[in-house]
Amino acid sequence: MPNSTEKHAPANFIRHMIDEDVSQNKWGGRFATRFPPEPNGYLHYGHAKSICLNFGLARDYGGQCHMRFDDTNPEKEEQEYVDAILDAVRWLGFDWGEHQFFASDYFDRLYALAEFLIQQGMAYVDSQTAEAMREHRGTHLIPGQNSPFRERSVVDNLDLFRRMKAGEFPDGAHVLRAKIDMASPNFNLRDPVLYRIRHAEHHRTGNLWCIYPLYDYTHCISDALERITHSICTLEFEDHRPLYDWVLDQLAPQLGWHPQQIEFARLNLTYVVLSKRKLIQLVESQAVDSWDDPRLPTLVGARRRGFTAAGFQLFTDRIGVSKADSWIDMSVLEECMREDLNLNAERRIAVLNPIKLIIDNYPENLQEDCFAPNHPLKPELGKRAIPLSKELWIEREDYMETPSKGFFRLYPGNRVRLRYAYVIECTHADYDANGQLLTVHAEYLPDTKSGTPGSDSVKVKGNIHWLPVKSVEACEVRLYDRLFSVPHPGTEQDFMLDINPHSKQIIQAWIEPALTGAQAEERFQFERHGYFVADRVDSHVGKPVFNRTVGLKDTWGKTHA
RNA sequence: AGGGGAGUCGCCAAGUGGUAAGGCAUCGGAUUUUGAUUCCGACAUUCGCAGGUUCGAUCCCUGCCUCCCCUGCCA
Repeated sequence: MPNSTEKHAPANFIRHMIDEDVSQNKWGGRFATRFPPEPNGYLHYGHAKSICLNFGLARDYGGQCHMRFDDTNPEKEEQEYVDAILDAVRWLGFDWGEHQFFASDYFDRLYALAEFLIQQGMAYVDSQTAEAMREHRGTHLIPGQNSPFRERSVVDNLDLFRRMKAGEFPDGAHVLRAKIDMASPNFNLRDPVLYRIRHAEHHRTGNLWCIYPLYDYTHCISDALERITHSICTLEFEDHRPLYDWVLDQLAPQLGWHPQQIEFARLNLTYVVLSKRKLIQLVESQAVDSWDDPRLPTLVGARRRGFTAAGFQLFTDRIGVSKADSWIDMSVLEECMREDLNLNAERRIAVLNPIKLIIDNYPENLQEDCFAPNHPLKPELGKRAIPLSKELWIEREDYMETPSKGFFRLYPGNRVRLRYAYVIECTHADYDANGQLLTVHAEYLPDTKSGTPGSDSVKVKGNIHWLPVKSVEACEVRLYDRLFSVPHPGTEQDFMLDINPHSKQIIQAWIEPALTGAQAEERFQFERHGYFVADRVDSHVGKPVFNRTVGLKDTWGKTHA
């Protein structure tokens, strides 16, 4: 739940419009938005922007955001998607209370209003084929032509429309059209179709209906019925607004409510694709494992990836809302997740690419507890003991036989601190016959144990993590990276060819025992690596599987990769 | 071509007739037992271009350029 310390979202043109409305008491103190997905697919990062916007405004203006499904196309929509969408919105932290609606709940009223339009001479039944309608629609240069059925009598129209509803005609035989202006420069006003015949089973109304209303007719009326004040949608609906207003103007006596449609620029993110068509292609071609693949920019994918609701909220506030087409770099989203995770994820140790380190001057059977804080920013979260002994696992990357310029970790003759333990000095390394690194050797400095007086009398630049060979657990870790290797997939070649071949790497890692009890979806920072989450599908207490959410910022690695 | 939109720092984004907020990124520097975090400092004589109005224009006017959306019985 939001609290007063939360940073208020920055000013934007929508908030200015609302402020103006409020100052003029345009809506009589009411404030209502809605999030209106079609239940025909999974929500993605772009929807998160819309969700945070609509629910965020409702929260800040003391109103309500309705959860509404735009389910007017029976052939594409399924209950499975309804459930997944609800789940995703809830996961993002929003609560719509009792305000859950379906456009299909309004089919009766929509139908009655359509009859009213017919009676007013504002709608007619057209019996042209789809092809004929297309031909008569005209082009940018040529105005459309009236349908030969445009002047049917009200009586005939009503009769036909009722018989359409009664199921007397096959799909496509007739449609109901608004009578507006076939010569309008705005195609949406060239007598748009309001209803079509579809003998298809609807996920909620079953076979009750065989005629279904279209978006332009349904959406504005749904908004009015729910007394929405601000109907916020994306830019491509901007030239639908005259139609939105036309329908509500015709129906003003019946509805008595006319929401304001406001359009904003949809999210464009680098290194991913957000179009439904492309996401489907990625899943169906098995380029990714499933709709909740952590690499996919779906919200279910984000959740498995370990992204957080707070991170999305931060992201939404950070990128703002405007009408300018813009591209947000993926690093902005990643940084928002780091920001949240840095504050909230406990620290643990994992060695992802192990090499053995032997401390030659450390007693064979000695074992000393070293204490690692669970969160450096929150000492109240306590510490845990990690037993130090002679043989340890360290990261392969922390050793270099011949160090490159600036490298200050392990190499013969150099000293580093074993995090939370002693300073050691590297002596040499063993290699096998093929020149493969086998073991790194070092000697420890007995007076330098962390936490003991004078322990930092020996200054070192490097600080590496480690795990005792004697007490580690093996664990599957999935290293996820960006799905595409170029910022704008599909510009140079087919977007499928831009897929990053290294976007998923499965490794066996050593983890500290404290990690084996991780609960599904529990998040940690693996020190010096990044943020990881126990996979909510494959992870089990006692046998966790971790997904890398995002790496730590790495200013050295970035320039020395 | 007709209609609808948009162009302010590398990326977002406020602002508005009175002389360019903020965030992110970047670059310095400090702290640091995560090459992380944190902290401090630097960072648009300029608001797509060209004219005009004005004492004064990113904001008003005119013309131009560039980009996005629109001819589903999808949403």
